[in-house]
Amino acid sequence: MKIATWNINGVKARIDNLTQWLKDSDPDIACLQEIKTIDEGFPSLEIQALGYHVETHGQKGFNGVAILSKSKPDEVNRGLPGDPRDEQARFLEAVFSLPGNRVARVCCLYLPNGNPVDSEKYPYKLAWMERLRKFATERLAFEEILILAGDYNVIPEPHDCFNPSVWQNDALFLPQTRQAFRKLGGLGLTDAVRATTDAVQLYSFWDYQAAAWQKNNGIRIDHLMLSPEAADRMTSTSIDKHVRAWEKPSDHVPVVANFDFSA
DNA sequence: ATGCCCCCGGTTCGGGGA
Repeated sequence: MKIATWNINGVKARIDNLTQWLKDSDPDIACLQEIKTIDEGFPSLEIQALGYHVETHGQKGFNGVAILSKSKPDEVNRGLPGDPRDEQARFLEAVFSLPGNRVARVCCLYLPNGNPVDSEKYPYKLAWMERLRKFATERLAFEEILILAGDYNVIPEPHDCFNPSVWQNDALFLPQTRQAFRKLGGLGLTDAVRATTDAVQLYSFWDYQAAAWQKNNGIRIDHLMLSPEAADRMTSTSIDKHVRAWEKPSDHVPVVANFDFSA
């Protein structure tokens, strides 16, 4: 089973790229972030025509997440628990049946950017990460196949960016940000890509500005975090870097993990 | 030190992104 995460940066502007990638890459489950539309505006027909079920948690203009899947989930939950006043659409959970009375629980998340650091946005990011830690703790207790996939807006380590010095005071790389990410690892979650390769200059985002793509000035901020039950069955990962060179690309590319969930 | 570039809503600019 192939599970991917991709910050699409506007699904309506990116529908041709998305359908082409779905045809090429053929994921079983795709977690999308920054769909930037209300649920009613999501181009579901084009996606359903390719054989995918569509679940969305959108809002007007920005944020918004979606899960595309070849099988219909048994259960879907919208929003990250822990703050009823939080109206930003950044989290979607779907539970899929597997043979042998087992499930795969997949969460699609768009973690807040947090810049500028001296604004209310950084405390919101850290509070969101703490809510995610609590959520993960509760879900890990189920001892299920659990995959937390999305745009984490976290550069975990210096080698996850082209030039660490420029990120030193950025919300994506501050010590507190990285510490909060490490806490997820401490719970027993595995970073799928980093568990399968030591490669350097492995990125999932290149800024549109200053010819970042051409210079390979990227960062690795899109992650699939796996419970032990999922990590034990992971067979490989890949990053679909080539889509960044397509016309009208997202600034992020799909990050993919493959699993053998046979009994 | 700042902007580079892109999407959205809805109009020719501001909010937001990273």
